[in-house]
Amino acid sequence: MSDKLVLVDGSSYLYRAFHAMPNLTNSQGEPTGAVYGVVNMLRRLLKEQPAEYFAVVFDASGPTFRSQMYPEYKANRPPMPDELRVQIQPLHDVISALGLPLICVKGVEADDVIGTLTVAASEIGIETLIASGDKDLAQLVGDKVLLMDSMKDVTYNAAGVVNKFGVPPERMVDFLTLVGDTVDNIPGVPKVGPKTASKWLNEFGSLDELVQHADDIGGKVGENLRAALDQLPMSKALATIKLDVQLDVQPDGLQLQPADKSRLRTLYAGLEFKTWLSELGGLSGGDDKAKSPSVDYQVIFDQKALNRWIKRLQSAELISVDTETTSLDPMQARIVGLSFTDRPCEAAYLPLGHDYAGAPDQLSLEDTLAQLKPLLENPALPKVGQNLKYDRSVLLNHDIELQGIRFDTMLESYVLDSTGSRHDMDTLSLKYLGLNPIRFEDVAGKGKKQLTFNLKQFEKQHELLENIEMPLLPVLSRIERTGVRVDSNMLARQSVELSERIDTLEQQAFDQVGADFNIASPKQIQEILFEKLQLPVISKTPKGQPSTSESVLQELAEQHELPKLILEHRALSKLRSTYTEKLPLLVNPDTGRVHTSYHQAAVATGRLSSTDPNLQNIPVRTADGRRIREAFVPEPGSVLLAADYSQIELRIMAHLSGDEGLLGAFAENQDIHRATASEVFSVALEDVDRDQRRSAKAINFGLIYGMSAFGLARQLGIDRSEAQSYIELYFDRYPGVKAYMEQIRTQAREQQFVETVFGRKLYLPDISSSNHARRQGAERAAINAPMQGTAADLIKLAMLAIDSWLTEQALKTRMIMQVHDELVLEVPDSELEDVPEAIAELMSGVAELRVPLRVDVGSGANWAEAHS
DNA sequence: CGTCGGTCGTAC
DNA sequence: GACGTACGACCGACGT
Repeated sequence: MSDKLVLVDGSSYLYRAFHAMPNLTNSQGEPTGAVYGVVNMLRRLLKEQPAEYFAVVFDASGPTFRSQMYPEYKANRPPMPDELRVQIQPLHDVISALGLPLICVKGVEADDVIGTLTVAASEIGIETLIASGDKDLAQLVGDKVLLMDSMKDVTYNAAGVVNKFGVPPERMVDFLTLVGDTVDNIPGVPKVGPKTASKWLNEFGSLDELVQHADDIGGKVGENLRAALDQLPMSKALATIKLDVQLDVQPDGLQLQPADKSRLRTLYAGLEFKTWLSELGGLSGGDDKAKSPSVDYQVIFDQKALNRWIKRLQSAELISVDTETTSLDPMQARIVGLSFTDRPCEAAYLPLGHDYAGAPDQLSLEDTLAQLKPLLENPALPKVGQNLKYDRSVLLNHDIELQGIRFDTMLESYVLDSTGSRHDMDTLSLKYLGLNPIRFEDVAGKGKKQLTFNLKQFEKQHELLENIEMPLLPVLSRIERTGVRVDSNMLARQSVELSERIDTLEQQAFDQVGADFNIASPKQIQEILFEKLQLPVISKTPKGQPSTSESVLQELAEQHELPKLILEHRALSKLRSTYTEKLPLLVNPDTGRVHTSYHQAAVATGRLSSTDPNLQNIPVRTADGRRIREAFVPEPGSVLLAADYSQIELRIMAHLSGDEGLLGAFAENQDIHRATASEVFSVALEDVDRDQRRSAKAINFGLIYGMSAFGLARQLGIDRSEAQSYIELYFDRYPGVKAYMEQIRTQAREQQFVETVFGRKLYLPDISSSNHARRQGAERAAINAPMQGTAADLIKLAMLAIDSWLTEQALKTRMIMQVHDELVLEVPDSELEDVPEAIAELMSGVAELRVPLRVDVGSGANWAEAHS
């Protein structure tokens, strides 16, 4: 048997729940929020981490060996609030009634009990999962010990600890000793934080070695270290978790007991936890469909059970898949468990964090995954899941390519209503099933039917899901996993150069002011510019403060040297902090490339978004900024190819409005801003001057964004009446556009939503708000969304077409980035003859609108070159 | 010492 | 207040 022990740091969770939860009380006015929070977490833990053995550990009241050793220990802590104190007993009662072993030992802390049990468990081959929000417990992590912060939903193994703290678990005590703990009043070395502590420990290997070499450390911190030498042993003793507490129970005595339902009922009734109370009723009653369906959750520990499930899944019509992993980074995550089902009320969890090499009838990760591989890779066996792009990537880390991806509940939710801020599991189950946070199977089985049923009433969304979003999922996954090569050395050189320029600018600014200040602080800048120097306030922030934004500084630069310096400083700091310094940190050590995450359900209009890193806001406007793009490079023997839709949103505006003038301009492939200028200012095309074209460009962008005369005036630095006359002139010349704008506003008001050419809906509840600003905001969104959203639909179609074509042609060319209207590909030299033209054709040909879709293609030795 | 709102700036 | 959609860095206030 591969056994597992879950140890919950009850005190840590009680404290955190107390602060995290709203101040719930029952009708007697007794506080209940902390109890609710902890019980909720325990229920989730029981579902997500099924285990043989389980215990909730609390600090006991009274002195501990630490406070005896060091009277100031935790002396800083304020006394426990009464509202929290009175919740301890009820919480203990509920935990007991749930059948969970509860441990509380006088003279030591919960950490020490957890440490002792963890060691004892490891000795008899039991793996331990510690659930706590306290970082001190990281010292216990090891081969058979994981630490989980279930509120933040992260789990640390040894590598995770290194990642988080910069030192391995066995160095955590040293780490904590150096850093100290102000909350517990453990003195560390002054001015030594996590960074310095991990640096030293990695340099010297351990605290002992560091102490030996204390004299070699220079500077103020070195002095601080030497001054602290005497008290370090004490701090270390305080930070060290005891592993030999006398306990009258052993890990294998911590079996889960059956819940005492009648006692629970009484307790829940008193606390007024109605949902859980009715759930208890439902178990004995029967016909209680609105409540959480009871699911038979089987944990697969042996080959026999695995065989049974494999056989069953092989002949299933649809199976749900979910992976439990070691990391949120899909490129790094390793599987520690899988859950699946083929029906609503039965499910399996397959723990695979266990790896007993050589043991007979044990399920090893590798072996088990090898058995599941044919099933997961069978395209004829449909799969459902939540955010399967993540699971697909995680499985690929184990050399399994998930196929037959049929439904993704996150994407279903997104096409049904993209405005929902979250499409995560808990939100979905509550919204569609009326259930509080539940396990995945409920949605995978019962919920899925409900969602697909709903879809029948929304034929367009159904098509969108089937024809665009679902097929796009593996395409995005491929792009993410391919990644982009980034030249870290080049960025490092740019950082150095930027730093020099930044330092110079900073000094010049200090000289101007006659004092040092923080140029990065808008607050300090504001004081200097508007109070000290008495420069005029140009505009205010939403909170009423004088703004120091770029446009303001731009204007002030005409009367003073300082704003100019700040502007340039800001520009360069931005480049350094956001790009040249951050991108190298995200280069994957295995691939040498950056692997962004594209979020398919993040943007209300249908666009993708990109994080870690965000590849959709890499600078291009200024020369300094563009150099960042020179660090985006292909493999040797390949080039980067950039293909972007020309004026895609204005073309869509022409299509949607049917305005003849606009359609004509695009049909003739005119420079659209020039054409607009020619119309608005009544001059011949060839007589349009720079300024006129610039104004026309601002008008065109303004139209896409639903801009007002005020906005245009501000943008162009002209007065409002003049801007108004531009807009009127525009609408005179392009009456179709005017009519469209009015029509879309009306439509939004009547239907409460707008849609793209492909039927993607954007709900606009604010369109009937009584609040002026909100309503106007919704009107602007109503104008923008069909254009932005249709553009998003088109490029998604292009990505599908290109991905299919590359596969069919068995080419080595890879798509590597999407930037809203642009696709970037990495093309081997050998494929350069045909690929560029084919890409342009594929992109232009995704749809027949009333205007041609023009695509500009370029290629080069880096992204900057490709973009020309 | 973390979290979070505010402000700013980058892209399309 | 006043131009749509994002992500993210930094500051500084706030509470632990």
